[in-house]
Amino acid sequence: MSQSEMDAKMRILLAAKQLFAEQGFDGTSVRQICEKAGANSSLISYYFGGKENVFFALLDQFYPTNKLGDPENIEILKHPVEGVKLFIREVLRFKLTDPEMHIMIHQEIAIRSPRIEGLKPYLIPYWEALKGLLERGKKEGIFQFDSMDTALSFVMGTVIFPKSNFLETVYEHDQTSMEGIIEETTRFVLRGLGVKEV
Amino acid sequence: MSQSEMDAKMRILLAAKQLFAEQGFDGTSVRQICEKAGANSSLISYYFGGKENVFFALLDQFYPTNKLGDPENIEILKHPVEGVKLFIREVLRFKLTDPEMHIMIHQEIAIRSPRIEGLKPYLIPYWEALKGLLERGKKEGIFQFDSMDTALSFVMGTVIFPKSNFLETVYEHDQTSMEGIIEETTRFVLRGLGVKEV
DNA sequence: TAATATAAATCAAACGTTTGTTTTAATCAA
DNA sequence: TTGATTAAAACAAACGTTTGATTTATATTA
Repeated sequence: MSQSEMDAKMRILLAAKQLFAEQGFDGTSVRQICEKAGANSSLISYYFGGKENVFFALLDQFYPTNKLGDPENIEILKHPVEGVKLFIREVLRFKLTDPEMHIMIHQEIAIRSPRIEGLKPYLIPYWEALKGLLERGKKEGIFQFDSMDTALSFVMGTVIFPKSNFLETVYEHDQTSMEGIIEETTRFVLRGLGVKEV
Repeated sequence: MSQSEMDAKMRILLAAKQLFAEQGFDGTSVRQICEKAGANSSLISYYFGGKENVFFALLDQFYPTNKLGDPENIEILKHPVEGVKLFIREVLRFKLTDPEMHIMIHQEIAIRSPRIEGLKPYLIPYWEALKGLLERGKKEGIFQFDSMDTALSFVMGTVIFPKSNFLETVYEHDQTSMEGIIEETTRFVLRGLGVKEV
């Protein structure tokens, strides 16, 4: 199914996803989206009820279901090391399989956009899960850190910091497989938290 | 010296810094800036030659001089561990003493703004320095990692990920001193890179 | 099946508002 | 009075959105 065969609604969503990631929400105009989608600019209001709702429609469509909340993972989340491993895997899988969505969300957080309120229900479960794991791990003596604040920032920063185009000036990206990145990042984080023999 | 006594030029700069950090460059209008600065909206063109140049004037005014390039630090940068310590200290000091500037710059990177080109001269020296330190440390067997890509993202993500308002929903920030944050972050990073006895 | 009726999708054009910028007018100190 | 500074008004361009007409697709009826 080529893009021209898709219905306009989906074409708009895909175009918006790409442009939001490339230029930010505020930096992207309705007309730009619709030009790329090959659709009339009125269709954004027609289908979604406005530009802002395109953003939330993207969340609906493309944000992954929170595996960390799955009943089958309840046990894993009781073990700090295994839990953190799962956490990193899930976040990185999302970031690497749909980088546009990840970048778009990262932007919204960065610019402290008014859309963050609508974003919270999607994100907070992950933060809560991570916070719980760090607390437990610290209490059990598995993780070593003083400030929960700094520890959370450490793990989150490591995991969600996106590959920036800006870096291409500094060096060429190497081609590491998804599994490789997940493994190495996990090692960084667990070591950083003071876990030996990682 | 109260804000009303300052000349309009500086009042505009301070207002812009605050608003850019709170709402992003695209999310902030010239009129908003001037209202907060208590100045007429034409002054932005008059003094700076346009909104975009206000951004670069902020860099001129408030971006710290790169201590890593100081002659007195040349020796330190030859020692990976000490170099990384200095790097983290310098970046965190900037982030914690002028969070508005840090957030503003982080935003520009996040939204891949057209202003990044003008930002590069300020940022790339830091990236280059870090990359050099990681390369050296790996070669000397002090740091353990496979992918330079992932390692750079790891350190940068840890260091520049800003305290997000968004987090306040999840937990209360703890009050850690600047020195405490620097120490703990350094420990996270060096451990993560495989340095023992940190 | 063919003609008709209904609904959905798409369109060009225009809406009122806000954007960044420029021009004009007034004010003020020297 | 002169020259610098500030305020006010006006500018074209771009913004997100709405409109009303038209096309396309689906369903209904004869």
